[in-house]
Amino acid sequence: MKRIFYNIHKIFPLTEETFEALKNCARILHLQKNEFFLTEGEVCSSIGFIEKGSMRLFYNSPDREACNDFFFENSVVGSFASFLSEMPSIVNIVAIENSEVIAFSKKDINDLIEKHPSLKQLSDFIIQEHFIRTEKREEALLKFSPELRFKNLLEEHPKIFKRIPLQYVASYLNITPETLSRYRSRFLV
Amino acid sequence: MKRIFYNIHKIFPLTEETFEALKNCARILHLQKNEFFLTEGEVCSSIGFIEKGSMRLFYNSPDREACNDFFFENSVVGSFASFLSEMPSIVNIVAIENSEVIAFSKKDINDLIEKHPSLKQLSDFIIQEHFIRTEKREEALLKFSPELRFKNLLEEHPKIFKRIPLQYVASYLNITPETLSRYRSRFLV
DNA sequence: CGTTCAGTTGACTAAGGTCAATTCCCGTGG
DNA sequence: CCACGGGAATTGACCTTAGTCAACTGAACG
Repeated sequence: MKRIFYNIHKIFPLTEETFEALKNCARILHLQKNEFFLTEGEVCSSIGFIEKGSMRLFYNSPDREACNDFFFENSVVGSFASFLSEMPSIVNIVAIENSEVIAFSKKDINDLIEKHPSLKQLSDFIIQEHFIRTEKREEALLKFSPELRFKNLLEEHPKIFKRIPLQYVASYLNITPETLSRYRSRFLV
Repeated sequence: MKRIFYNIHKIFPLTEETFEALKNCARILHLQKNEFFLTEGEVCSSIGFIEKGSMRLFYNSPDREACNDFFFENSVVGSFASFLSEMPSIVNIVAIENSEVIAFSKKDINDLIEKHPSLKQLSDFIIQEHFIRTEKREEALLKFSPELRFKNLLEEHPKIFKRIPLQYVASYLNITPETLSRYRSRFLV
């Protein structure tokens, strides 16, 4: 059984029938490293669950790439703004490692929720988690200095430094790779 | 008729009955300047529509106050993260001017949507707009330099500078009041 | 091997922050 | 009506931090 279904089941026990319906709508994507899940300007037509691998979300900008967020196994990826409004996305989402993503189209999601009301709970939960995530992220960017953001990340998610190319970590912290490198040599002894 | 109901009606025409139900749940708050709508640590129990006045949302921090966002007439205010999850809010929302807010409690909102399915559309719309707003805000903070954020704000919302104390504008731009003052003298001639 | 790209290091620069002094504005009370 | 007080905004001098640019190192991969 796919990890993602297992995890959904753990949080929201579903009937066998609902479960089957969900599985039948799942589209499995294998993304190579650097392959895009969502490109700026295109409408985000589906929401994905990362089964395996990692991805990053970033805003394209003439000078620098602003990497907003990382996603790992069991995360939900997509631009909710674009997905819900059906307007072109202003963000890009791209695989960092070779990844496997289970994707559900908007139409399927709507049909599923209509036919299986228990899934509404799940969808609400996902939206809620997304709000919490963005609020925390915004707080970090507004309240803390670059150096403090680095220290916090090191404290809370040290494995990110092992797994993600440092240029993307720098971009996530909204600093240059050079500055990240200096922090590392300064604080990692 | 209250402005907010008028505006809802313009976007999502509602039956007279739905309309009445909505009105009956509305709680009207008169907030004095500097009075809090939501305080950090408390659960955001209702979502408000600003009928009149202006408010700001900020993250409290030992050193500086990070003012994340402004809200004016016809805006929706509240922390969706806290409202949906029923966890303590990490943000504060406070009136800048004397304001009138039409508030709806979580329980009322849920009941209303259940009894009047046409309101689901409205609630989806509000959530969608919120996602769009936060994505744009994040983009601005990540992609643009302080100076560019200032210029963009001046271009797009010049009246904010008339209406909002500059210290809050500075905080919104994530710069110090001194720096904002220098930009102003530099660019406003 | 040699090419390439990520990461590091160093010298320098510039942007914005800090701190302190001053001015401006506005409400209050004599 | 004017004078005063207090907070907001401005201004100036100085400092700190991260950005820039360029050179170098090192690992990965053909």
